[in-house]
Amino acid sequence: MSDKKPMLSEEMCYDLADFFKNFDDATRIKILYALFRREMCVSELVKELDMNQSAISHQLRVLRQSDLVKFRKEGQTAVYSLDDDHVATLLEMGIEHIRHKNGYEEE
Amino acid sequence: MSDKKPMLSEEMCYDLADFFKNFDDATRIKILYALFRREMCVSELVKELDMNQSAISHQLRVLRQSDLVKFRKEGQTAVYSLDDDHVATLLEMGIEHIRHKNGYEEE
DNA sequence: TGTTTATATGAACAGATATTCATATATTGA
DNA sequence: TCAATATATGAATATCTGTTCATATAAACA
Repeated sequence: MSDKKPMLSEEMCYDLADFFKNFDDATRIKILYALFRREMCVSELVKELDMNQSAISHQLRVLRQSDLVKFRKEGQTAVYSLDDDHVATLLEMGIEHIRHKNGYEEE
Repeated sequence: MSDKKPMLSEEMCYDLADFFKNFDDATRIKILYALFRREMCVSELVKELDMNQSAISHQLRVLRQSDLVKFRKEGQTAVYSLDDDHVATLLEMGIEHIRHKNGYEEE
C-alpha cells in the first residue's frame, strides 16, 4: 500500500466535487453543450433552452465562477463561450459512457 | 447551424447530469479514489475515510445503482471495487484540471 | 430625458440530498 | 442457540440548490 498512489488530500476531494458539480444539473449540461456548438448570448440561450432568463443567468454565473465559461460584452448583449478545454472532452466522455451503458453503440 | 452537431436530447441531458452527480460529492470522490487504488470492504472504507459506517453504505448504494462500483460477498464482508473503466479516467481528468487551474503543474 | 431591451442579482421557496440514529439482516464462532 | 461482527436500510433532520419573482443596472434609441 505504501508504494501505491497516495490517497487524495481533503482539499483536492472538495475541489474535485466542486468541479464536477458543474455537470450535475441538466440545465447546466444544456448550456455547456449549446456553447460547445457555438458561442451564444443570454437571450439566445433562453430561446434554445426555452427557460426563464433569470434561471439561465443564475446558472451562467455558477459556470463563470468555475471558469468554465467566459463572456464579452457587445453593447447590451453578453456573448458567452466555453473557457475550458476539458469541458467538451468531459461531456463527450459522459455521452460515450451513457451510450455504451444503454447499449446503443451506433448512431 | 443545421450542418453542426445537433443539440442533445432532453433524456441525454438528464442521464448525463445523473452520471456526473456521482462525482459531485467529496465522500463519493474519496470512495471512488480509494477503490481506484485497490478493492476494499466497507469497514476498510470506514477506517480510510474516518466516517460513519451508515454514511459509507448509503453512498455505496448510490454508486452501485449507477453501476460505478460492484461488490462480492466474502463471508460477512462485502468487497467493493470499481465497475467502470471511465471512472479512473474521469477522476484523473478532474485532478489534472484542478492542478492546471491552480497552477501547480509539477509534483 | 424617457423608454425599451438585455442582463444580473437578491430574496423566498420548494425540492433534493448527505448524514445520523436506530434497527434489521446475515454470517461466524463459542 | 446466543453473542459478536459486518453490512444494509428506513426515517428524521439539516443543509444545499435550482427556479421564480421582483427589481436593479446599463446600453440603445426615440
